[in-house]
Amino acid sequence: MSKVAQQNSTPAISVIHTQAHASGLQQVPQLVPAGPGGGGKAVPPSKQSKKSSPMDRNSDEYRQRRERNNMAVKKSRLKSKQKAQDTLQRVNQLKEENERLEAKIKLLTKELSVLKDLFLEHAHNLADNVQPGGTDSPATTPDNTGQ
Amino acid sequence: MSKVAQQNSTPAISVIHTQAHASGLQQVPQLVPAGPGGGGKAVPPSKQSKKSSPMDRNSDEYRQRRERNNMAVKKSRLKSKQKAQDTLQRVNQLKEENERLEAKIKLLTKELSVLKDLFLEHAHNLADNVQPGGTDSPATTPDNTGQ
DNA sequence: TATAATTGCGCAATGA
DNA sequence: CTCATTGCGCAATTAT
Repeated sequence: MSKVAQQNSTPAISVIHTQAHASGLQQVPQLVPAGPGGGGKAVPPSKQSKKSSPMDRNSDEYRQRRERNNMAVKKSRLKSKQKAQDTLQRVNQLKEENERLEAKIKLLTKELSVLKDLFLEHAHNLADNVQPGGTDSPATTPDNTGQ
Repeated sequence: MSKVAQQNSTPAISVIHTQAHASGLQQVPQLVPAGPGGGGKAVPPSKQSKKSSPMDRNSDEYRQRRERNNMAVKKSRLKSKQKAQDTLQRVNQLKEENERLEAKIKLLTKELSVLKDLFLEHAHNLADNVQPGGTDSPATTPDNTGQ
């Protein structure tokens, strides 16, 4: 449980990896040695291009992509949490409905029981007052003892 | 899903985050300077104590704590995922049971219906065999045994 | 006080 | 290529 009272890193982000770190350990990855365009030829639709380079962390491109990804991540995680919460809610909903259904079953069962009893009573009355050659079917006792 | 074979973590401390993490850079509130409170005098059990040093990332203590925390984080997340999965499973379970219950209700309802019909039939038979005028229920043959 | 558990966040690899 | 997911580590906070 946590109400979370974080008010720390708000704008910080930008300051974070602006470039070097206080620690001075900002080991900047070696830059691209010869670069792909060594000869000035850009290989348009093929491999062997921007990959294999450490890519400058200072690059504007880089920062931009990072920021975008960060947004995406945030979004995704939010969505994820939402979904989880929904699922949880669904559980409660189902539990409720479950109880409702069970109550209904109980009711129906009782009703059935009553009717059956009435039936039996009637059958007995008939048997007692009516002579053989009766009319209807007295032994219609559909029993249900399943599930 | 990703099988990703990251180069870090698992194996005990490697060359990875010896200092400047090639990857997980993070800002370091490297402040050590002037003590916080202008005075330096404060309540006994209060500020001004530990967090004064940047804490060497090289420190053995540091690395050890990091590793422990990483384990804890991993564990916690695993647990979290497990819980989520369980919840999802629960939903399915509940859904199944719900269907089962609904089926039962349907059955009971039908049974009830049948019994009621039988009752009605019976009532009609009685009505046919008895002189007209005897509507259904309320007609409890008023009569006059007296005269 | 120390330690473990959570949580927000950014990074990078990978999936779509 | 861009966006979405996901595993992972860091650090701050909270719970034990």
